[in-house]
Amino acid sequence: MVRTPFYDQNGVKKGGWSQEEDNILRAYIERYGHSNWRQLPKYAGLSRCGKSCRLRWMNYLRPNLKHGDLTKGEEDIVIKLHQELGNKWSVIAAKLPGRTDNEIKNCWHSKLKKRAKQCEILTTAHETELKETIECTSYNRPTADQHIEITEAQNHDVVIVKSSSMISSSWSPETTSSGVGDCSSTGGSTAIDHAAQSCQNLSMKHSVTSLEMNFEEFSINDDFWTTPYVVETTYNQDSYPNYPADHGEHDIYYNYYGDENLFDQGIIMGEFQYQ
DNA sequence: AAGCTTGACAACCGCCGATGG
DNA sequence: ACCATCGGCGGTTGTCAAGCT
Repeated sequence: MVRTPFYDQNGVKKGGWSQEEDNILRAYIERYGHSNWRQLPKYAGLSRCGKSCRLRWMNYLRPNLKHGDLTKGEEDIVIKLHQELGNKWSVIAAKLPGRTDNEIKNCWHSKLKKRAKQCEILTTAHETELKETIECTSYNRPTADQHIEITEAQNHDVVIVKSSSMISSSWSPETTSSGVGDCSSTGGSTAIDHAAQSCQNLSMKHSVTSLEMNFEEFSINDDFWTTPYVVETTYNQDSYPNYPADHGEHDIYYNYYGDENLFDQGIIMGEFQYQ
């Protein structure tokens, strides 16, 4: 899968690296380091250019490199970070210990790009659906097939929103109040009323723990898309843009900012202002 | 079985910013 | 202030393997 080795007009070897060349390069760097890549091949006795040596070392020979496919968790992180950072492969690679920018870039172009696009399509579809749902609930009581459910997660200070497509059963107070704790529900109130009550309960608690999003803390076994996105109370939109993540068959999570003013101003509409 | 297409990935190339003379 | 050098980065290419027709 590597390019056939050849020598250019300057006598510099190009193409795939042999095992022997790898050994020479590795041994030299382990002994003398790589303070000057341009001079390195000359002193190491390699017919390569400095850039080629650097690339080989950084992408293949460097210690603690992981080889093989990215895990599902790593792929999810790449997609998320790419969404935020764009083609900053080196920055993304820095968040994934043992992975190189080249490897991540290759993975992106070969498969993640497609997956991200699919996710984007699904997310857009759900956003549209949710907007329609909210518009409906703003004026009327929810119909059997158009409603939202908002609950407070037991162990996370987040507002969990279920779109109508995810709730197959028809609207009922029982459905609405599940998991909301002491938030009472009445048959005569609307979804917005229920949501407001839930949010009031949340705002009274002020118990948002500092759970700053840190990708390095993500277990590779975690499914990024199914992990609730929780931000700390000192929310910084630039650093951590809120996003309505689509989870396929899973719930959609929206953030609780920890700012009661947001609730006072009507959390529901505020929460659904897509950015 | 042969030819074609697609996916995967190592490696190359050119550009850019940092640094030092 | 200018220029040369270097390292680093992102885009692209070349090649092979696997899958498909």
